[in-house]
This record gives sequence, structure tokens and C-alpha cells, in this order.
Amino acid sequence: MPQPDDSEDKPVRARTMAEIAALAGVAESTVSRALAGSERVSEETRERIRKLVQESGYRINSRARSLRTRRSRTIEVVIGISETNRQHFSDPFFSQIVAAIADALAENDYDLLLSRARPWDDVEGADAIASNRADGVIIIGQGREPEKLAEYAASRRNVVVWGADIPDRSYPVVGSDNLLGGRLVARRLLAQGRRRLVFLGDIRHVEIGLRHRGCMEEMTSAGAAPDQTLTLSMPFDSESAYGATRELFRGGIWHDAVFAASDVLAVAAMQALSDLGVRVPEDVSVIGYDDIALAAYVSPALTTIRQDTVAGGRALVENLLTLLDGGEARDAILPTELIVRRSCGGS
Amino acid sequence: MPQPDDSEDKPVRARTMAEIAALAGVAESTVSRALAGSERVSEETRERIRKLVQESGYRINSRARSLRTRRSRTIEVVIGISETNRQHFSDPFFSQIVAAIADALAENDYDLLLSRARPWDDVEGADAIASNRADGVIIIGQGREPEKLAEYAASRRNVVVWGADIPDRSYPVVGSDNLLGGRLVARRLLAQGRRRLVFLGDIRHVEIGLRHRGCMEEMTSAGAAPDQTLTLSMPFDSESAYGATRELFRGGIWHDAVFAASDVLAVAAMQALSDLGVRVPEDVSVIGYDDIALAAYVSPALTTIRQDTVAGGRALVENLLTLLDGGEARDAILPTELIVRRSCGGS
DNA sequence: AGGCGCATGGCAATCGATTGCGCAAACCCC
DNA sequence: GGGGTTTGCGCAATCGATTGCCATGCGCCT
Repeated sequence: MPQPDDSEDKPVRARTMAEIAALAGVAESTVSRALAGSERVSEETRERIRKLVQESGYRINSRARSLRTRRSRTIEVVIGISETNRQHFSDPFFSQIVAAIADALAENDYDLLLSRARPWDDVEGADAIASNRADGVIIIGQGREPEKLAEYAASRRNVVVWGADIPDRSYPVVGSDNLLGGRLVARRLLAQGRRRLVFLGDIRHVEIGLRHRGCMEEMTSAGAAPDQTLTLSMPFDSESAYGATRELFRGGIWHDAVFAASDVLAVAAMQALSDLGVRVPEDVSVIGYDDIALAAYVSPALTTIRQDTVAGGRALVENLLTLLDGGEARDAILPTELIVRRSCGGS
Repeated sequence: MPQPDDSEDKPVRARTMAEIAALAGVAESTVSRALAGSERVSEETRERIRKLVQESGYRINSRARSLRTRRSRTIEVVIGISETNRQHFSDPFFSQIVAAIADALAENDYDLLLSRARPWDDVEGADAIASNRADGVIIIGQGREPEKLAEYAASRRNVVVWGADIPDRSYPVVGSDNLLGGRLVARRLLAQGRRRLVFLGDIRHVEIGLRHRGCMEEMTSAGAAPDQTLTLSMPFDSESAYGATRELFRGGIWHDAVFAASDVLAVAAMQALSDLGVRVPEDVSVIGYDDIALAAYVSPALTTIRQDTVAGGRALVENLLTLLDGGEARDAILPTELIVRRSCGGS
């Protein structure tokens, strides 16, 4: 018969700070301070408590903690692009930037809450949606209704946005120079002698609109007749781009260049061209936007505008934490660079 | 001079339930019940409170709520694959499945917390890591140390895992049949007359190991000499796969097929082959695993084993919620299917 | 020996919402 | 009009950690 045993190796599970306190023979407040590393508790006591915590597998209850401290060390990330559904989160560009944000947050000991809805879309659902769950919000993309975003952000000092530096915004932004990006694309295509462009993407999205405008302005000022340019509006998915491209080129090759608003669209367009026997880049040049990881690995490799997601994620997080700290955020327009690869005749 | 105005259109901001209660002239408890839709509060009062909540822009403080209710309606998602860093979250496969999980959770009004560390990696950092922040945990991938995962999960009833049905596990799994997947790949390659295979991937990962084993077994039982097969171990990133493939084929084409543990690796391998002037699929067949969105759009289109992320995400969430509800989870081995495309000579 | 100061640690209020229990008003019936 | 039910609400404890302020004990100085 096993005798009751009070030896030290018995692993006592502790669930609350009070239990740890009892174990250590001190008050709850002391445990709290010890765990916070306060100088008010002697090094010796701190060490004893730390050990107890280890052994008992105790974990601070972060809900109670953040109720009291009014901070949760959690940041909410919202993909603002999609109007109809959330699936576009699976676009590699978005997941790359979310990953970058996650890493930057982790370095600062923050957690990342992936939001299921844009906070300014007032849900009519009778319930009051719970909130106060994150200390700050990072919004990816200004979407098609920047006014709503601006209104939402106007009353808060804990919102930063990945997007473009547009007028009337009420929040700090980090992003690439979309106008310049569009220009760079146009210049490259013009240098190649291409003039009959197809633009793929929904220009109602602020950033896409700017890319489009930059490209158009440059084309026009170079003397290309605007009516040689076709703009195909479409959502952010491969299927749409594939279908539209195929439809367009089915009758023959009149256009000689495709500028897609994102790499995902560009890759799908190239596939459509390939399926139709149209050669890239000989017959048609294709340029994308984002420089997702796979861009370099498709065949032909995709020429694209690089958006530095790692730098972007870091800048977003830094700005947000600065804001939360009472400081001022600094907008960051990241270097915007054309990466020339085979799809437009590069090496 | 603006006169003080008490008209009803003055938007009173309320921050706590107590304030709403004061506004409505009832007790806090009544507000709580009203918002919860309790029958204990008259429809009339409920309506009045609802209206007040709307006008005042009040949001329930979810921290206080979940402290009290002991549920947060939040699920933590952990990418268990990477041993060294977290960057692999940007692998399209992982982001697809995270997206699917996010959607399934949203349908059930749960939030998704993206974790920065695997909970069983005991951080030696002196601080007790906060916890109790999610009601349940979804782990993607069993990683290279399934025992640790098993130990972690053994003591809880709120963990589900995307992975393989291996012995000694202590948690429900959802996943594809990796062994069968490997077999299907081998059969296809054998049918094509390919016998000199290269396997790309880290077989220490449980799932990868099974894919590898299935493939090997099938090859061997078909009489292919095992020593004709080369296994290249590597992490989950494009660069490694590109480099290793290039290195291997630089000297000439001896192997006639590549089976990569993931599509990302496969695409990179194809790029390396293409850069070396090796033709796919004429000289070398390439098959991947996952069927990420881009697989159909690379050129040549990638043959691969499809993992249904949408069904998987849904199954994971359903199982987890069932567990949380006190029910029993049902392991789900999803249909495992070879999608034949050009990269192995398909249409 | 008395007094002062510092180092440690405990008390209790607090964060905001939830909920078991009990009370009061209203309504019914006889 | 009185007793018994409903119906609708309020009281107060509770979830677990944090923190301002006070209390205790000890060493040290004069």
C-alpha cells in the first residue's frame, strides 16, 4: 500500500496565483510582483517563487491580467481587401505580410488575433460584438471604401494601415509607392516597345487604382493612345484572371502586354496565355505586383514590383507600438522596385 | 453661444455595462441578461437596452466576460512544423489551411489567435507565459517530435491536430492519408516507367516520413531497386529545394523523377531543372504534395496529391468544438487523391 | 537605549461582466 | 380582499491578477 508521501518531487499543480502564494507561504501580491520581476521582492523570494511556478506548471491567467492592466498584449490583424468573403486571406501576398507581422509582434511579445470582420462594418446582429480584446489594430489594405476606414480610424489612436498615402486619411500608413510602381511597369513595357496593354485588377481598390493610374499616366505621356489600353476589372483570385485572360486572347493576339494588380493574377494570366499557345514574353509581356515567393519560380519567371513584406510588417508593428506608447507614428513608404525577370524579356 | 442640450440625439458614449444600466435605469445584471437574450428580461426592456447599446456604441468587454465565464470564444492555431523559426507560416499550404480554419471558426463565432510558439516548448524565459487565453488549440503538423506533442495533448481535452494517424497519439487528428499519398505517387511514376527517384523533404517530420515510406514501399514491391532512390533532406523552403535540385542535376540527368514533400519544394525544383535545361516532364517527372492554388498555374502545371484544406479546416474546427462541448471527436482521414497534370506527363 | 530609515511583504480595492438566489409587484382565482 | 403564482429585476459574490498604501521587522547611528 503506497504511503502518503509529502516529498518534494510530488508535482503539485497550481492553477491560480493564490495557490502559488499558499505554496510559497507569501501573499498573492508578492507572487505577482515576483513574477513581474519587481525589485520590491527580494531576489531570494523571487527565485523561490519562480521555481514553484515551474514545478507546478502554473500559467498566469491572461484574461484576468489584461482585465486588470487594461492591456492584452494582443494585436488584431484585419484583411480589408475582400468585400464579399474572407477567403482572400489565402493570397500568398497577404499571408506573407501576416507572417511578417506575426514575427515582428512575436519579437515584442505580442499575440496576433486574426479578425473575422472589418470592425467598421457595423454588424447589425443584435448582439453587441465583444471588443476590447486587442490593444491595437493593423489593417491590410484600404479596400474600396477608404472613407469608412478613415472614419473608423479617426477616433482611435491604435490603428495602422498597410496601404497608400491618400488624402483624407486619419491613420498612419506603411506601404509601397503604388503610383511609382505603376510608372515603373509602364516604363519597362514602353522600353520594350509594348503599347497595347491590358490591366488586370479591381481599380476601385485604392492601391490598385493608384497602380493603374501611374501606369496610365506614363503610357499617355509617352504618347501611347489611351484607348489602346484595356482595363479588366476582377476580384483577387486566380480563376477570374485565368478566365478573363483566356477570353480576351482567344480571338487572337492584339494586346502585347499584361499588367496584373497582383502576382496571383499574373501567374494565372500567364497560364491562360500558355494554354492558348501565346508565348511569354515573345508575344506578350506579363508583369505582376507583390513579388511573392513563387514569382521567381514560375516559368517564365515573373517580372514584378517588389513589396517588401518583411520590412512592411516590421514598420507596421513598430508604428503601432509607438502609437500605443503615446508616441507619433511615421508613415513609411517602402522602396518600390521593379524586379525584371523572364516574363517581360528579362534574363 | 451653444446652449446645453439634453435632446435625445446627443450620442452618449458608454464604456461599461454599469453605464448602460444607469442610462436605462435598471441594474447591471439586467443589462447583462438582456444582452444575452435571456427570457428573464421582458422583451420591452430588452429592446430598450439594445437601442441604448446601439446609440452609445457600447461594446462588451470581452476580457471581463471571459474571465467570468471561463470561455473566450477564441481558438489558438499553432504551426508546429518549423523547428527553428516561424517563417514557414508563409508557405501557401499553411496559409490555406489557416484560412480555412479561420472561416470555419468565424461561422461559429470564434476568433483565431495565431500563436507565436508551440505550447509544449517550455520556454526557459523566466516569465511564466500567459495562458488560458484560448478555449482550444489547433496544431498544424506533428513536427519532428511527436512524443512531445503527445505528451502535451495527453492531459487536455481541447487539442486537435492536423496530421497523420500515428500510434501513441493522444489527440484527434484530421489529415490526408500520407502513406497512400506516397503510394499513389510511386504508382504513377512506375506506370510511366520511372524508377530512379529523388525524394525532397525532411523525413523526420512524421507526415513527410509517411509519404516517403509509402512511396518507397511501392517502388520496392514493384521491383525497383531501393538504391536507385535518393532522399534529399531539407527544410520547407524554396531556396533549399532549388539549391539541392540544381546541385544534383548539374552533373547530368541520371534520375528521372522528383517527388517533393510539398508543392513549394516541387515548384522550386522545377525551376532549377528548367534553369539547367532539363525538360519536365520529358526528361524528369515532378510530383508535389498539397495542391496549393498555384500548382495548377505554374508551367508545366504540377502533378500533386491534393489535400483538401477547406474540408480539413472544417473538420478540425468541428472536432474541436465537439470536444469543448464534452463530446467525442472523430478522426478524419480525408480523401487522398492524385491530381495528374503536365509535370508528370498528364494532359 | 531610543530613533530613524530602508527593505519586504500583506491588505484590500479594483478591472467589467455573469449568475444564483431572493424579493417585490402584478395578476389570478375564489 | 387575501393567498398563491408568475414575471421581472436587483443584490452581492465571483472570476484571477494588479497595485497603492500601510505595516512589520531589522539594522544602524548617535
